[in-house]
Amino acid sequence: MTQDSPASEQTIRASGRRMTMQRVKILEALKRRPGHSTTEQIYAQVCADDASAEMALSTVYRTLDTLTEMGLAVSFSDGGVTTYEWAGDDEPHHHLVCNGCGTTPEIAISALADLVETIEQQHGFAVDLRHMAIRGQCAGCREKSEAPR
Amino acid sequence: MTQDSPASEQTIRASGRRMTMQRVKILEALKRRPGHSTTEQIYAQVCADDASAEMALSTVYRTLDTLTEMGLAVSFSDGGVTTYEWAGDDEPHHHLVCNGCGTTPEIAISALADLVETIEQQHGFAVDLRHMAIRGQCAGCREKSEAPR
DNA sequence: CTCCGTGCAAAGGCTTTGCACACTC
DNA sequence: GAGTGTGCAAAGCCTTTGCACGGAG
Repeated sequence: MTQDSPASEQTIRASGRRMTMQRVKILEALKRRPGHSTTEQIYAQVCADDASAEMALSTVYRTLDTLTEMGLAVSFSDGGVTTYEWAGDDEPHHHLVCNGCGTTPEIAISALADLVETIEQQHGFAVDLRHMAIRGQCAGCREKSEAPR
Repeated sequence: MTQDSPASEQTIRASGRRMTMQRVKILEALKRRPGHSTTEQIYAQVCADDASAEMALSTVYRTLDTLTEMGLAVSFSDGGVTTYEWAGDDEPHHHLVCNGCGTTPEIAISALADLVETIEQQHGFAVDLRHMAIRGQCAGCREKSEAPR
């Protein structure tokens, strides 16, 4: 694998799209960020990575949308704001999203395998694990909220 | 259980809030609708239930938010639009949300029990099943989309 | 050279909020 | 009677879109 042409770029070119400087930078930023990121966070990350990077926020919106369409990113909708996450390499991984502190610990795909299979058999429904976020409360927040407000 | 004072009303009163005609009607509409409903759909349902019901859309927003806070409803964020679902009675049930046609077939809670337990044991994470929506493709849409665009 | 992608800025849709009045308790 | 909830309407926020220019192929 060539360092200057990661798989993601190949994928983009293969789809008939063009590799622009903006897309390269957004891809880098997306890969760099752990967990979910809002469009604006990615935009900020791009600026942080390269202060001389002139980019419009709308470009980030469009690019993220494109990447999601191509499966290189996955999107989530959390309370009116859409977040994205890199999904180009390795297996899809899933997050537990804590309603309290917002942390997103990962869980192994194996934990979900049974569920997916069951659903597929019983309903003929093909689960898209990439879009799966499981909400709840992490260990830390559980302790704190023994006494809910 | 009194017909005129369902548990949901008791809950509302118990929290120190007032039972207004608007809340009653929104509750009814919410209970009546299957699956997820947008704020506007619930608003429309209220109007349908009682044509003489004067109500502002903002009231529906506020009420739905309140009900969610109290656990009588659960909310989902699907692509910029928030949807709600009644969650006051019976066990929490979960939906498969088809990315294709938008249908939301239910799945039995038992299918998730193992997953929940596993996550709890491995991560100390308390899964909130009420907020769980599993996305993917239903049987019908799978057939149609054998050839993705 | 051709055409896609970008920047800029305005429009758009959903949701929230301030204020005065009505209604619940 | 006291205070919450509502209606109305405007403001707010995130996101999308139109247009002309610039860069990729």
